[in-house]
Amino acid sequence: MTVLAATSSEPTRLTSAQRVLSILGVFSSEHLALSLSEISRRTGLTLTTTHRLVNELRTWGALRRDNDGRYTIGLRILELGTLAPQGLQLREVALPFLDDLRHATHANIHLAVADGHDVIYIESLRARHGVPVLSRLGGRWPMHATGTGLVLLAYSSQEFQEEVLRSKLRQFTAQTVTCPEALRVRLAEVRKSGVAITENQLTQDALAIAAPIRGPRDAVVAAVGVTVPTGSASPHSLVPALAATARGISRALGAPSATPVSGVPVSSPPRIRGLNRSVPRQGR
Amino acid sequence: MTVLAATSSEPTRLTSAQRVLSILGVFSSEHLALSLSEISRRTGLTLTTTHRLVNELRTWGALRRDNDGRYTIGLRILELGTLAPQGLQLREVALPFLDDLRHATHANIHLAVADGHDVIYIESLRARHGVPVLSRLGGRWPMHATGTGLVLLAYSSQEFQEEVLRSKLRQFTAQTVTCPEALRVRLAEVRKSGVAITENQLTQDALAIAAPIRGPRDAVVAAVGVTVPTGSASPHSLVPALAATARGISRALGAPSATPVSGVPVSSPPRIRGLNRSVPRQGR
DNA sequence: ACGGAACTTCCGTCGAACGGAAGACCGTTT
DNA sequence: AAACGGTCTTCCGTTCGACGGAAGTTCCGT
Repeated sequence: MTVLAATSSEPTRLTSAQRVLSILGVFSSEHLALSLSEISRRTGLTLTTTHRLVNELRTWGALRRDNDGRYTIGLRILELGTLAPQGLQLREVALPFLDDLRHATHANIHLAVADGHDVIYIESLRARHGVPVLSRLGGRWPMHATGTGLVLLAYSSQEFQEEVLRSKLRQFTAQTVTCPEALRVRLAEVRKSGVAITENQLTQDALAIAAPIRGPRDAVVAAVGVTVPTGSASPHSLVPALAATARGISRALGAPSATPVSGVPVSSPPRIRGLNRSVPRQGR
Repeated sequence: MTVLAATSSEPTRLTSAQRVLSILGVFSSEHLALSLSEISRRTGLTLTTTHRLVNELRTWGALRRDNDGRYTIGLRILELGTLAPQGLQLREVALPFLDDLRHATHANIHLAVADGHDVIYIESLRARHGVPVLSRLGGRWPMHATGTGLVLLAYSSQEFQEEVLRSKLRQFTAQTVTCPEALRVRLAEVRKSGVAITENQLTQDALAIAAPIRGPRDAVVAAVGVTVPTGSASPHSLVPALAATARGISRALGAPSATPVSGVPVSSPPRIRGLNRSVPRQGR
């Protein structure tokens, strides 16, 4: 009744859709299982509302109740996620190539696409006895600190590049490059050489090499990267294999620049929804 | 206000959370990209409501607007889905074993877990020149019609088995076994032999062999399966390799029955949230 | 036995979600 | 050209369901 004192930070008016999404949003790789009251606290929703929404999510299959009473993400969400067009569909095409690359290099392999200012790994193969790395399938990391991210950024629009460079760039290690000017230079190098070679950007003692993957209209749609321990014997020797893999995947996607001049593709060029850029239909 | 005529099928009162989820629910492997009005029609929501909710979902990253104006599932959902504990975490452990199996058998390999009356494939590796199969990562198929599903069902509780057998069992091919009594016999065979061997159940000309994977408390948490064309040379020769793979993954998960009697595990048994069954805390 | 914490249920109030209607913007047809 | 069917977008008044407080229940630890 009385005026709410300014004790709380913000009034935070939320729509009911946002409430639902905020519940899903509190789950992360550090918080795989949460109790009801933990969800309530972390979302800022009242316990009653949390209780009701969580149950609706559980009924639908978005959440699952663990045996110890805590909630986790349900398989229905995993199922849904595989429908993302730039995601596991692309993965399907690329997987054989990535497997070859892993056997040839004994390195950790990543396939990444852009989402916002980040990359998301849509595949992550770790070498049998390779160094453990942070990158998991589904992992999200800032573009400026990853090899694959630098590649994707280098081939983005000028405006987008500046938007990213203007944002706050997190420093992960002492060597992480966060200076916009230095990054512009690096991006130019990537465009010139066609590969990104970065060291100790996201984690110490890791060297990453990445190359662009092109789609049907030669647009860069993904990036493939290998990660090896810093100081590995001749990391530059990995570049040819990586470039061949990127080219192979691009060709399988129907990229003109990777297709033999004969013109006729060997197999039917797979149509992947969302990778085939076309002109928007309606204006505004 | 005048009484609504009985023109429409049901009144279908939905909560706002259900409305949000119903929008996500209309996406499927057959409908990867939908226009606003398609979503509206398929959910039964008014265009206005659909418009508002779809935009909230897009802002959050659950949906993505395609270049042709249609909507697809966004990478944020893929990211979320990887947090499902029985999902890609288990996959991480199993992947090296599955890769070995693929190279040894040149067959299509699946890793499946139970969800409702279905199995969901949390990994699907196709042999380099193997027969194309329906199973995609994230794919969902009824238990009674898949090899991995039969295994998971065979090791489920008696009540759950009966619940599934009582439900409507879809017939996929002329040979699909849908008779409850015949299925009970098959389930008993699976429990006795430890493997399921099925033929032409989901698709014609496919033979599937599957075996259970056990977790920390020896509970069956997943199943691994291989699929080969019907009439392949000696499918039974695949059983030992499959059993070894299942046992290897079980051991890596810390299953007592797959761990050497010495007792001390070689490496730290990975704790995967949701696989470690424990007694529920609160009642009701 | 007591106190605290987490979870669940009930219920009256209120405001946000809802849908109708109208406008903007296509592409196609006559 | 004009009319039409389709899709998408914006606006706004009304209503009903989402919301949160409060009380009840169960389970811990002390």
